[in-house]
Amino acid sequence: MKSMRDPNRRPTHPGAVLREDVLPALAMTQTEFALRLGVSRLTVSEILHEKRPLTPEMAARIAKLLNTSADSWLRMQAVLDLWAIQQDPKMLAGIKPIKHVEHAAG
Amino acid sequence: MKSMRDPNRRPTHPGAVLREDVLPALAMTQTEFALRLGVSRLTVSEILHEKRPLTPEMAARIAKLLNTSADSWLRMQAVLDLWAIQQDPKMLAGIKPIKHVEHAAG
DNA sequence: TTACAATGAACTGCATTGGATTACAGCCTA
DNA sequence: TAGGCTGTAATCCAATGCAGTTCATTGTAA
Repeated sequence: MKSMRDPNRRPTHPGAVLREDVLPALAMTQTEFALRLGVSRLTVSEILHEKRPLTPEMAARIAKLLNTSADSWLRMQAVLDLWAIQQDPKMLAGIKPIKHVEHAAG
Repeated sequence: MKSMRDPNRRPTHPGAVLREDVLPALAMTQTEFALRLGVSRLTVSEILHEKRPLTPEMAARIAKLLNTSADSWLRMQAVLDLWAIQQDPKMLAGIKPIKHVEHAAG
């Protein structure tokens, strides 16, 4: 069956896509990638190693450089952010869902 | 025709939805909303007044309280973030798009 | 082998930011 | 009038995203 990934697995970090797919396909070094993006080499390196989130600004930079949708990059990060929050049981404990919400976005 | 909004218009802040739709529908005060979310009254107030972004954590809190999708709240904020970046012409200037990118997450 | 480019890692410094507290003033409404 | 709700401002704090630098390692080409 399709899409049978472990539902509790850590979602893919956008940096992984850059590291494994994009940069190899471009045959471009991290250093040059950083130069073209107008950010420091450190910034690129840490994103590729998934030590930093991909911020909206970085998503916009990457999108412009690669002619891709900033939204698709940002969405990957958002999924990861939400996953991270769900991993902390204490975080949302103490919030009791309200019964029957009339409509309300979602 | 449908969907003819000004394409350059500032996207809706998620706080606006809370302010105009959700809280009125719940007939709930900001103070009580803050209490139920486990955050300070100031945090709620500033989000409602669109002075703060709706963070992933807040999206998760709201989603749990209201039985809605955290993703839908977060997406509103993401759209706004990207729009804000596009408003600054200096930001992405200096990034020259690369020709013909083979595939690469678009 | 040597020389150099690319990389990973650590440290520093800095500006921003999300949030909590506290305080105060202006409303409404019971 | 008193009390609850709200807007706003002032601090304070911890976290964070990024730049700059340095150093050790690795890979590769001369």
